[in-house]
Amino acid sequence: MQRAGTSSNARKIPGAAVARLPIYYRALVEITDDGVETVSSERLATMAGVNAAQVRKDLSYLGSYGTRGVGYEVAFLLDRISRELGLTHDWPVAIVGVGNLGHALANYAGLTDRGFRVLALVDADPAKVGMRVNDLAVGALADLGEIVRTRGITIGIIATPASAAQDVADELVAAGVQSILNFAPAVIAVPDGVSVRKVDLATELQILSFYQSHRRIKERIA
Amino acid sequence: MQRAGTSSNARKIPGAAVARLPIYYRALVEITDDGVETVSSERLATMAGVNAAQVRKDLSYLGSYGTRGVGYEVAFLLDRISRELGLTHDWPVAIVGVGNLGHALANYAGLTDRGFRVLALVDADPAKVGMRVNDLAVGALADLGEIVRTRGITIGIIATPASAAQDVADELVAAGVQSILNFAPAVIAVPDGVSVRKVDLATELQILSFYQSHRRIKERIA
DNA sequence: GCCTGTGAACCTTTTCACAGCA
DNA sequence: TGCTGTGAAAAGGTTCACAGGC
Repeated sequence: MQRAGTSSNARKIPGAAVARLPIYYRALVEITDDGVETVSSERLATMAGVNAAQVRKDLSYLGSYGTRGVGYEVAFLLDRISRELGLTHDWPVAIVGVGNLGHALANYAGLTDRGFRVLALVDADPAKVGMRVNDLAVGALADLGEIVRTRGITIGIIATPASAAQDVADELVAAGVQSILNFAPAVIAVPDGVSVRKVDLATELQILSFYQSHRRIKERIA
Repeated sequence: MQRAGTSSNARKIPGAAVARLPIYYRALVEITDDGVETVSSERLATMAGVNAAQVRKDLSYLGSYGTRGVGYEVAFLLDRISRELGLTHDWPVAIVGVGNLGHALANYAGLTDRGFRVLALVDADPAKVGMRVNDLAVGALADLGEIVRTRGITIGIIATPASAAQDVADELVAAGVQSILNFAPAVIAVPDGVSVRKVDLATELQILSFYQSHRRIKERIA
């Protein structure tokens, strides 16, 4: 799995558990919408596609918020997870690279819905600078540092070609960004204390390709 | 020490190692482009952002292809990994959901470059059916099964809203697709023998948000 | 001397199994 | 009775350290 950063003094939540919290969060939102007030680890597990013991263990890292014989109170648990994930306030996001992907991301509603505010778009191509996308003017790459600082950006999304990824990451870090989501098909190096998550389409397809190729030899699930 | 009593190619490669093969693959392509002929585990490790022992162990699952005191022959290793990943032939891909994201994916060059051929685009919206995207006519969701069968689709990419994801997955599986890449923010259930990889933007951002929230004082040594 | 290949140690994550409590 | 919370066991993954061939 992918390590994504430094954790604090208090309760130490394993990285694998952290990566599942957003899934539980989504399941709980869905349950809330259905008007149900209590949920069992079994139900949550089914919705999240994991084992019930795993759900209980993961949630136990946050505290003992369930009731034996009953389950978890949906609203309360949702609140706990929201706080843990830092979703109680908005995060200003910058997207670097306004090609097909950057464009799609800028318009992605799932972003804004969950408190991630795209406050800056930046591109290296002078032809794109000044262009308006989703009510936001595209800024110049040269101004990235200044834009990050003046708009208080905390999360940088890299949607550039692989060749530009490291430079952009360096600039983001220099400007104080400590959280980076990298869509470029390149490994980027960052100093300690900066979290990077990678999303790589080609890699994912190649992993599928591996299992598809080996399926005749032995059936398996990725 | 695991020795399966079966024939030559029945080596079992751990999932974690499989997930890194595409990274080594990309590094090796880059090295090839530079005209270098031999590479050490150390160099590959740096490029892949992992430990050198990890590289050697991962590669040892494929066989003993290195030379002690020297390193790995780049062209040879690249060929071995390509075969292992099933990249020696093309894979016909269908994209379901031609919204912002589906559109961006259909135009993504990194796909075609690596042998993933987008041979079908499908959408539920009648207004989109018939539309041409990247030289391909958008098909109707109702025809998904037929399209998958007639075009020999082996990989399905789900780029629909969450609410449609499970139904689309069911249809893909019914039509014989065994590899699914899911971009919809939903957990999908599939039968044994079908691989699913998930790419979820909101989840990734929420994980970053967690570490950002739990980070201590924002101080960097420059 | 150099760098691979790999058992063994170590660490993380998952699953089991059951005590504990509403 | 039913379902959580959690030690303990099992499985999986990573790193160490050094033997072994070039």
